[in-house]
Amino acid sequence: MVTSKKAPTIQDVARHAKVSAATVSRVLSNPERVSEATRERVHKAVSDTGYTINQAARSLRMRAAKTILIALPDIGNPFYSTVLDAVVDEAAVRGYSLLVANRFAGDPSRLLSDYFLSSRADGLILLDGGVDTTLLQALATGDGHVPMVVSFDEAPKADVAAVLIDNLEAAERATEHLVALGHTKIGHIIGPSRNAAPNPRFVGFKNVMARAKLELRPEWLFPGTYAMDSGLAAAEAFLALPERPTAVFSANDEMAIGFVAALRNAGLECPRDISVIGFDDIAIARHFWPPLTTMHHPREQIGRLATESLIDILEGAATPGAPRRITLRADLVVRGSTRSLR
Amino acid sequence: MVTSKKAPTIQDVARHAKVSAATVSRVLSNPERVSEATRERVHKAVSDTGYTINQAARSLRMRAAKTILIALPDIGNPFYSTVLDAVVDEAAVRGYSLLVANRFAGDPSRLLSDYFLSSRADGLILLDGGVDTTLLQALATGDGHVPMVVSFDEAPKADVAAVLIDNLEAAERATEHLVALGHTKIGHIIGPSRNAAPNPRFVGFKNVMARAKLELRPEWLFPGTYAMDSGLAAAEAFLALPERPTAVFSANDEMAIGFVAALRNAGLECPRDISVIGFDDIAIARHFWPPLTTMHHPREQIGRLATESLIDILEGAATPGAPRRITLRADLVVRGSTRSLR
DNA sequence: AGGTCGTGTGTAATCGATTACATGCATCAG
DNA sequence: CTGATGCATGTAATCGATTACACACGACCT
Repeated sequence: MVTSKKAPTIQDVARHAKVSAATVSRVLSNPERVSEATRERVHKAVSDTGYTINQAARSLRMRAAKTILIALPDIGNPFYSTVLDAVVDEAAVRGYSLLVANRFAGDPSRLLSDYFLSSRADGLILLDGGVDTTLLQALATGDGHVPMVVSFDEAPKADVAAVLIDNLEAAERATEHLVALGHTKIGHIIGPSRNAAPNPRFVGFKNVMARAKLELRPEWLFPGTYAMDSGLAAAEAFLALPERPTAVFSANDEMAIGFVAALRNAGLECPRDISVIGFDDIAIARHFWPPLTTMHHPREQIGRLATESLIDILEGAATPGAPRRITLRADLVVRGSTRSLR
Repeated sequence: MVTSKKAPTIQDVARHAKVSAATVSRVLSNPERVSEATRERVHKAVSDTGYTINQAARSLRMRAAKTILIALPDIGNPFYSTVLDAVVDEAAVRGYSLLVANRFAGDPSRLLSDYFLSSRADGLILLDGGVDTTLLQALATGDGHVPMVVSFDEAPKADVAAVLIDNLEAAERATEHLVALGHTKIGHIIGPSRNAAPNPRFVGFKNVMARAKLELRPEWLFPGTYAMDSGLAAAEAFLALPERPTAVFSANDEMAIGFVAALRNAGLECPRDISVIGFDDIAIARHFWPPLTTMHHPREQIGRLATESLIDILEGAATPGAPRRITLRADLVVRGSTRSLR
């Protein structure tokens, strides 16, 4: 075992200031209940001893760890790590520590026992859309009653606080951008669907195609997983086509990038031969060649608002009743991968 | 406040199994000290009640939180988030939770008081090379005695356990690759230097240039910060050159990518007009156009080994005496951004 | 003078798990 | 039959912070 000099306790401070531990505690949490003179003596004792509160003891007594847990499907994915960045920041500002759980793959009950029943964390930010809706519901309102805020693509039906973008509507605007450029032959790389619901970005795409009375050919629809590889696969299918679309809306940037890169290998230039719009505006999108036109996903803001909402819930500052749902706007960012046909 | 049904305690289990709390505790941590029959009854009681240990209470009593802290300069950076990914994984396997601190910018004393004196975390994985060496030394061996493992580019002089690659040696091999391809006019995009020491990748570059008796022109050395933007800046300086190198070694991939992208905008093609080798092998490197030749930084392995080492130290399994230092090899990955001059 | 009230502080119980020590009981040697 | 030995289990102290309650003391009123 590693030895370390024992950290000073509240008792040490009390002795130093010649008061009781209770008074020290009060100075630290209810200063107004202590006389000016004592307060000063205690503060001096605190800095003299270098006292830092023992969180384990505090958690035990208060039944609150001042810690939140973020559960994500894949930290290594820049998309999630940007959200995480904002969450860490905001949590620190509010005095909370942040625990991270990764790839717990649809086993929310392990989260419950590992983190909440064992009172390691007070609340949960859930970024994994792969969690079954009924499990989610149970986690949020069942026995454990885990306070939580979710954020992922498929709007959950569950009765839970959420911070989201309107994927369907944003996908409509992405598609409209292509239509506005004069494209009539438009394909789509479809994102995966969760919980048996159709991918909302796909739905948005179909809506606009229908409204614009454009033909929606089945062979122009490429199934994908959001991974870059499905972009490559889509490119292969695309190249084999007898008649090709002039534009493609990819359900995310990774697939768009894979798609464009694979086409370039085959001699097709973007945007000369094909316009491509992505979705999410990941960091590389701007530095890719050509710079990718895409829908900006406000990840940073999502992380920040999710954290704020969760802590508001934890501290009772949230309005009771229906859980709050915040919907953010994803803005179109026109760069170099789409061009007008006119 | 949020109300939630109280989690069962060890007392509840004890009552259920008709034994004392001490026995339940023993079944859970020293099963061999309890008779077969009682052990079974307790196990049944545990699953009947759905008991989960209260970590706050355990931490208080044991003076150990079963939690490690990882401090990084920038979670959003894919480089770090890949390490983080491995760390989360490995920590979970060993039964540890993971706290994350981001951008604490050279204020290690705040880490000490916020996480260690307050006994929120038992050990530290430090990925931020920006920490002053003497502060680091103090943190590792001073009053608080924070058990830790570091990993960052500049080999710390501090007497601390570390998991690293040999940056200098790897930079030599990167440069040798360009030399072997027949390049004689070679430039370098220099990484930032920390703690007044020259960047080791720069040193490696200079070593090989000297050994190969190649001219090292000052105007072919471009200062950078590791951010993509410095690649753009380097490209501008490059384009203004009266005589240009035929190959460039960039101290990391981000700058290499920015460099290549900016050159392409100016009509220069890589590798036709210039060969570029990066360093780190970040995820995009393989999907960039052209696919980037680079040195593979074994981030995943670093995260895994750093976590293992730390937990070994925490659990007393580490060999006492000098802190262990593990040096990994960074392999050359030849892709499409470098070509032979012959 | 006696009582009421308010302010400031201390005492002690509490949160839940661990563990040194005590105890009870069975076994076995002499 | 007695006492030593060892195993299984219980009792109670402990970790450090919080807080209900008690108490002491002074101010003020009638």
